[in-house]
Amino acid sequence: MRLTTKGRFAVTAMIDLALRQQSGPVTLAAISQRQQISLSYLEQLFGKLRRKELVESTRGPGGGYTLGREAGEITVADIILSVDEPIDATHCGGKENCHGDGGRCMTHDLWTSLNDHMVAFLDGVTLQSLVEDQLAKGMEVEDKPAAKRAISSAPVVKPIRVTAPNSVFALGGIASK
Amino acid sequence: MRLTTKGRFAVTAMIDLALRQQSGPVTLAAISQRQQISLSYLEQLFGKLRRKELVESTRGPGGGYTLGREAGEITVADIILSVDEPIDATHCGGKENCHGDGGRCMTHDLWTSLNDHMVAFLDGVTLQSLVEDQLAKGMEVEDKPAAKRAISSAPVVKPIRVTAPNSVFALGGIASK
DNA sequence: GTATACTTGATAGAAATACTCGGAATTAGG
DNA sequence: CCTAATTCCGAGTATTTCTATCAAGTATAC
Repeated sequence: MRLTTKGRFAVTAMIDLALRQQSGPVTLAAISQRQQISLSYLEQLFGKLRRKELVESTRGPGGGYTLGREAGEITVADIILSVDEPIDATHCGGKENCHGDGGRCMTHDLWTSLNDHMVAFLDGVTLQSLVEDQLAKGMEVEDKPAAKRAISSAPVVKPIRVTAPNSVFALGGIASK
Repeated sequence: MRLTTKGRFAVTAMIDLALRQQSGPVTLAAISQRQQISLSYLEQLFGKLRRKELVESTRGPGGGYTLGREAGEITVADIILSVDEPIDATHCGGKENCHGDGGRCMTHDLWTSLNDHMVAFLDGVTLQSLVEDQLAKGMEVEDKPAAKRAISSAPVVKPIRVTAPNSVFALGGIASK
């Protein structure tokens, strides 16, 4: 198992989603704004998450993403393994002449052990528990009004530095009109 | 703490060094051959290891590297942290308004916890223990002839060029698919 | 049906990292 | 002094991560 920022972004986004999906599908644009992750990158990550059935998508207006199963049934390990494809920490392809001559691939056991250790740890952490942590910490999720477009009507209090806003479409909807 | 191939190469090389330093300094060229890690890359890694005083160097013919302290006093965490620059796993600079508004940087605690967990694990593994594992496994370290140049006598056959040398990603791709 | 809000995919570019190269500086042996 | 073995350094190239943009596809509402 690799441990990079990619997996971290995915987990962050999934927590955001879990926190807010009660009031219906959550759009990537919203997650992007809240978590400061580029929309493009989220799209890429959620493509993988969807293929692994960790999330479901609904298209069209009012659409967005929802969790593919109960938050208590999704672990951090699930998420990281979904987006961080390449595996095999052993560097020897997994088999051949691994302890053959003169110590090639000596670290096999070490990495296998470390890997197991990490997976075990991350597999014990579910989205549910993370969400509860967040709520316990006093974070409040503002109720998203079920009305169609709360976003465009919301006054943009601060023209948050937008060197790189969202996709053309989202932008057009929000800003131009 | 990040977990990449870089750290793994460094650990592998350090084990090799620990196994053979009794008969004097070990050259990077030798490690390169045995562990299939490019010499250039080893040079770079050992530069960092030296700056962190995990190894000592002797220049000139007959030179090479030796451990900077007892193998029992060097942990895997030491090595990885030396080559894989620190890097703040929290993505929020480490402090400010981390739980300020609307859930920014929610995963802080998760990553901190994971980090601690991994460091604790890797800090419990010393080079010494890894070396013993290797020897217990029946690996034999051929006595390096104290004579000056056993290496240069090796034929000039260029090692086969793989498309993505030393990349675990290439290997991972093969293995995982 | 037309417009709108949203996902999906694909591709190309910028930034960060992983890895390599070419040459110094340093030391030992003749 | 000269040559060769070796570390050391500063760039360069390649890969991977992350963004930006464009072009559809799909569902909802009017």
